[in-house]
Amino acid sequence: MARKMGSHSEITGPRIRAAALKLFARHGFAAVSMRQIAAEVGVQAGALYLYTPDKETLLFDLLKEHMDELLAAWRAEPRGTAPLARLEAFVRFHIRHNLDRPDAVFLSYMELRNLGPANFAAIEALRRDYEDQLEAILRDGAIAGTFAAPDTKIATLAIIAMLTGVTTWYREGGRLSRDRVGDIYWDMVRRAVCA
Amino acid sequence: MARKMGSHSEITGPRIRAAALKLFARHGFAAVSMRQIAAEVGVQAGALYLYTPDKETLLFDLLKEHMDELLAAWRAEPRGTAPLARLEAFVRFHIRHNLDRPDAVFLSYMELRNLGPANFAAIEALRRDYEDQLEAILRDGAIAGTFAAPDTKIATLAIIAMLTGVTTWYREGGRLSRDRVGDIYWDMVRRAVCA
DNA sequence: GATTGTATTGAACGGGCGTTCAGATACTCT
DNA sequence: AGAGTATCTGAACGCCCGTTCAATACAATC
Repeated sequence: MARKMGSHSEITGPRIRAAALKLFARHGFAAVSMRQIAAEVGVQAGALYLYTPDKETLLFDLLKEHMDELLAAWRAEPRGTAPLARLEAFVRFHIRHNLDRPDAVFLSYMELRNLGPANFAAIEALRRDYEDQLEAILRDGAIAGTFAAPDTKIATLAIIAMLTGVTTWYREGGRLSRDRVGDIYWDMVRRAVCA
Repeated sequence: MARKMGSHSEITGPRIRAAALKLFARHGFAAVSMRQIAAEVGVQAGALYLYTPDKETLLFDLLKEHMDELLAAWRAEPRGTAPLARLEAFVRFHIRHNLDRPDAVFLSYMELRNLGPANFAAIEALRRDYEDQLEAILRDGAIAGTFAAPDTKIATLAIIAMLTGVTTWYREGGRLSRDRVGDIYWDMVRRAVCA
């Protein structure tokens, strides 16, 4: 469609975000300098400011992009209508999606504290949105009698914490395939909440 | 016993560690300066170096102290011999102990990356030790037929991730008491792994 | 080849960093 | 009172920080 939408290169921008994502995830936001990011891209530090107004906004954009992508991908995910099928879809989706983006996952629950209040609230709202997706499944299942978790809200947080933990230990080419990991976690989640 | 064991105040040292713990947990290791820590204690920056050789060692000491305390407390915890009773004791212990030290918990899985290789390995070994405690319970229970988790190692990591997550949302004086939270998590864990 | 407009450099700004240390201070014991 | 020691200050060191901006290189159009 529009060929020339904005100023600035449409190649360098993404490269800066990719470099920042990698470095922030590895060393932490505060420990990474703009000069390091620029060096990773192969550019001088001043050039970064053609693509971002400041360092915090660079972080915010990464987090926002990650959350938007997460929510959009979940909305596009095929799933059934029964609570049990929807829960299985959620568990497998969360693991698969997060294993594809370990750096972004790491960042988004590690570096929220480096955001100003407004930016923080924006990301927090998206996170809440995502949690609500799971909570709705658990609530529907509780009403239908499929699930018997003692507390829907806590089950939501417990399941997400458990699933997100996969990114901290999973290594490509290790003992288990992604699908097998999905099977194992789905087994545990199903038994934890089913009536 | 020994009244004069080392040089330096036995009051200021702990105050420095407490201030560092609080600030590191709130803002991140790299974002906190030695001058900020000193100001929190009510002292000039140079005085900190009577108590720590450098900033990284200050972080390491906090993490090491936390892990040692965790392992010692678990070893001192009363528990039964049957796998089910031991698992219940572990779940309730982990939640209770971590809720008492949210800053240290936050630090110890957030700031490992700021340690040099040797210090990193030392903390990692302690963490492994702790995970092994839970894994042994699950293994014994699997052998005895009490548990039916599809993969003991993964169940270990999943349970710890789930339990540790409590510290990210629990607020004192909120909807649920600590004991109630323990009940709810124990219910989910038991159902997730029991045959 | 000159013109134009964007992309980038490279130096500079003020400031904060971790760390050191000579000297001031406060405490304890005789 | 005076000596001796434990504790801390305050200034300094060299270095790196995020950010700005005039000057420049470059690519495309006339």
